[in-house]
Amino acid sequence: MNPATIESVSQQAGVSKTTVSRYLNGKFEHMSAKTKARIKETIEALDYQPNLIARSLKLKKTGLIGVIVPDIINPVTVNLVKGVIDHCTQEGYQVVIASSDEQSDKEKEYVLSMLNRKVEGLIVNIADYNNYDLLKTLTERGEKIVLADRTICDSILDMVTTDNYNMTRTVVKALYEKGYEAVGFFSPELLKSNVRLTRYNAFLDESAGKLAYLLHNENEYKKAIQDFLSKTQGKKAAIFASTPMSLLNVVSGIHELNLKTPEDIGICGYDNLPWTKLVGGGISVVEQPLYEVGWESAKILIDRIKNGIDNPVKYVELKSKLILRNSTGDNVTVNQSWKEIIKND
Amino acid sequence: MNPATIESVSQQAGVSKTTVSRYLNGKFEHMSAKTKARIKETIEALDYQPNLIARSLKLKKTGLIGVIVPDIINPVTVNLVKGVIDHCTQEGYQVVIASSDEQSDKEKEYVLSMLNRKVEGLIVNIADYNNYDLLKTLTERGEKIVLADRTICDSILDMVTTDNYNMTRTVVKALYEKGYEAVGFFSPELLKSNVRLTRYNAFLDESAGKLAYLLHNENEYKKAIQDFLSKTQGKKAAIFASTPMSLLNVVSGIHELNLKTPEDIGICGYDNLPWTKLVGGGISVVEQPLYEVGWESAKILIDRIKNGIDNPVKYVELKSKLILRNSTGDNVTVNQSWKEIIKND
DNA sequence: CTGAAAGCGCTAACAC
DNA sequence: GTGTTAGCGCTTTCAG
Repeated sequence: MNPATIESVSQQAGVSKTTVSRYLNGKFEHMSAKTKARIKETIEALDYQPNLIARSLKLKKTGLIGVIVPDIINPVTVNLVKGVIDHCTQEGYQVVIASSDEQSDKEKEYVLSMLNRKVEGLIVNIADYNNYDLLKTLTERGEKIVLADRTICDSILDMVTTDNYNMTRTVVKALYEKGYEAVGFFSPELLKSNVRLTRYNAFLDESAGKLAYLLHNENEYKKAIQDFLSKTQGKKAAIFASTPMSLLNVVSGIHELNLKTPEDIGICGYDNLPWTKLVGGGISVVEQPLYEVGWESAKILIDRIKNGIDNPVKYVELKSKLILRNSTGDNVTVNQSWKEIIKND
Repeated sequence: MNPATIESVSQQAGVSKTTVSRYLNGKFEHMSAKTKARIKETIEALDYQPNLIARSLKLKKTGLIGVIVPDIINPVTVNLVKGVIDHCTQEGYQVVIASSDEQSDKEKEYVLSMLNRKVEGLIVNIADYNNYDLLKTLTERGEKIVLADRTICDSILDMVTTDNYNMTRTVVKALYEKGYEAVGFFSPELLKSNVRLTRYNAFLDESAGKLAYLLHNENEYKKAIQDFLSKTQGKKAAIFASTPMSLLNVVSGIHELNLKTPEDIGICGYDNLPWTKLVGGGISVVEQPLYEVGWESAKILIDRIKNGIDNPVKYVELKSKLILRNSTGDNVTVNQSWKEIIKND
């Protein structure tokens, strides 16, 4: 048996499709109590469920929002996605998701196919800059797009990210103030992302006139650490890892070189992944409010969907937390190694 | 300017909608090269993109698959979701996602609204048993639903999970064989999930006649561990943690009680989260192929969508790996603490 | 080789 | 209060 339609309901109830449609949309103002009751009964009897596709076609509104991220497994990304899903759901939107695997051609494909599917807006954590022109053009054409976390230098697209520049300066400053005489900035390929670049610039600005090194050989992290240590021989040194992967590499490297933290070297980095609390008595980290970035992106997007295109373009930076732990000497005894000092910038 | 439609393309190209539609669907058999070229040009000139909503309405096919999980942040779940997304994308489906937050009323709501949106199938990691009747009824009515990871005793729904029973027996057996004289099974609320129950039954079956305890006070994990140790005084003891949260609690508890592993107590548990490799010289764990569970669920679902409803119901168990590390004494020296022994069951 | 026309299930003027 | 009708953008029979 085919599912009930508004047509079958109207026939069964002995009214017109219009009336049923009015009932469905809660327009009871001019409806007799009797008709209302009849329709209610019939709907229940037939177990009628309105077809949202037909509705979408007519209304030119799908209630769908698209999310595209490079890597949903990434603990950073998944929090962002959760924030998006939660806000969208709360506002009555459903979420279509795709994973670009850091490939901009896939990203492009998904942007386009989601738009064909008539998502009402798009939240994208961009893989790189390759689709900048596309996203810009689409926005100019009236599509609603918000960039979450990873940004582009631009004043056309709405963007939500965190205080990467200020927080990195805060951290680097804190390291020097703690008595570290040399700081190494450990990062993968700087040019691939605005976030990395921003953090690097903050590092440069804050370490001006101090002993500072860029370590960017992500693949040979052990060697990079050794190089850094031989250059800073005798000085108290710390490494700032600009991404979670870098941080993991640094921590692994330290471990494999049989070095101890904070005695032999200080460590701090992005982000506050669960393991950073557990390893080596605790690694000091920056915690980004990624869930909130997702939530806020969705909020801005939905606002734009509802209140149109002419609102000013938004650029939002959410504040991160600096969590100081053992790896920067912020715990005195082993027993306290699970304690942490949280600084809100 | 409104987006181009098949109508505007047909007019501009001087052909009928039918012909354009044929072009779009690759039905070139009886089409003159000239017409084909004209249409191609016009489509490009107008930057025409077919409206998938209209297409879906006509075809009664949306190319959409729904996924509902209790908690997408959970590293276990997110791998499953990624597997689903990857397979669906590969097969040309798009994925709608929702998070039930372990609440069956939300779960029900999303199941229903996704079906109204005409997803062609549903993959659900169920929150609990409350929606069993609903899912069963829907399946009987012809909806395509696959249960991923968490199962229900049933022979109507397709299900994909891992070898929980066999693997738990393997682990418990291994613990006794390693010389542990008492094994504690640490789990949250057993009745909430079939997975937990299955693992518990395996534990009971394997530990028959041995010293075995159930520790289920998840909230007071320190106390639970102390109780266990006082009961097993003098015996070599190990704890098997049946979920990642339990495992974290056990590891935290051990740490807070200033106990050392494997000297004071052995530890093993689900799942292979990144931190288990890093803490305490490595925690022995079971690694479930969750990505593959998601992938396989999607495969079974899409197969059922394409090849109909009459295929036999599938129940698939994928094999887990046992990864032995320091916490069960499987590393001899500190320097090897990053090494691991992998056993495929 | 191509087109006219009907219809997917719904909504919303516009009647009455 | 309620119904008639047109139409959202597409596919597809059937006719030519």
